[in-house]
Amino acid sequence: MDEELDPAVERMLDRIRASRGRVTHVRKVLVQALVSAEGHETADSLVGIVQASVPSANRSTIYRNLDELEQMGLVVHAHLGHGPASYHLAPAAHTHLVCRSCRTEIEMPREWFAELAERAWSRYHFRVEPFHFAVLGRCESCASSPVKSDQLSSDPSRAVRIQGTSEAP
Amino acid sequence: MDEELDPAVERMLDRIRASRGRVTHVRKVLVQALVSAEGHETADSLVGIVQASVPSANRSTIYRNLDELEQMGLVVHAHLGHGPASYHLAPAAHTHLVCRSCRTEIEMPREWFAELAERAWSRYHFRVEPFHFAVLGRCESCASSPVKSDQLSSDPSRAVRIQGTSEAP
DNA sequence: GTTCTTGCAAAAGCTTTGCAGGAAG
DNA sequence: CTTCCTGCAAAGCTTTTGCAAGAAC
Repeated sequence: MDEELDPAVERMLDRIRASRGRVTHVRKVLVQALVSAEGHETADSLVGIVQASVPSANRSTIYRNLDELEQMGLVVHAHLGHGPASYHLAPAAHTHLVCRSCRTEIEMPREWFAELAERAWSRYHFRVEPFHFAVLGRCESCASSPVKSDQLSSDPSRAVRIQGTSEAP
Repeated sequence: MDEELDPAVERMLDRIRASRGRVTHVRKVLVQALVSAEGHETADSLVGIVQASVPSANRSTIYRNLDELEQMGLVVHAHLGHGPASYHLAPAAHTHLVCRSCRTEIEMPREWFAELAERAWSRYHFRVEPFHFAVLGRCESCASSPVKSDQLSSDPSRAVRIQGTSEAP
């Protein structure tokens, strides 16, 4: 995994260079990992992925790089529960509905926040950016069953992901 | 602060007794603290408040009690940023708009979530419970200024609180 | 007396920081 | 050669846990 030349990766590396950042080995692999990540990786899973290519890579380096990528606007992190944060590419930013019991994640169309955002703007001149936190609740199957305690603190890898379709009736 | 007999406190103590819980000294003081809390206390600030009356009270006891009160549905916690969680009485549950730069908190009318909740229900049969996480964004003054890094991880006591009025045009 | 709570101490989980050596440009 | 990045080690902060002594009923 070195000369893959994924165009999305190249674009991000260019943005790094444009910010006077250096294109290091770790950074290349991390960016590649973010680009090819299907879902929402935690810092920890990214450490694992990067270390598969660069065994010496250190957790703190990953955290520092994620911070920088986020400050450059390339990456965004979100809190989907009580556990670690999830990182994904900024262009893929979307809001999540997360079930408090079974931790199913549903990607919600961003338009659904439009009305709320409009009101927040007209009443408070507050610009809503609804990507950082999930919207919690209960999914169909868990809503009917008796209230169990929240599962949000446990292993993120157990989460089920549901892809949201775009707007519809 | 012992025989204040605040009726709201009495009601909560009754609910504790109803759940076969014991009304201990620490619990009484904690419940009183939650009832008379103006804003959104963190576990840490609650420890401080309780220790003012019961100096020997331990952090872990406060955490355990907050957990129990939450499981009984009397208390709710919310994540308003990267720092510690905020606790408040369940009846006062409301959604927060939190500015990413200056951490101003705005209490948002719960009705504003109605449309989104309705859509989540009809599309996914997902029951939205929008109290757990804040809705992030930028307040008027910070929206205009150049993007500074997020302040959400710093001292919660610096937060400014704005009381939301109920629904309006 | 029995069961539930507490204090204490320790640890867990996620993330951040200081520093000196090493790589990128 | 200068500046930025990295690994290492340590600590930070919030929260959780095990256990034996103590309080509530």
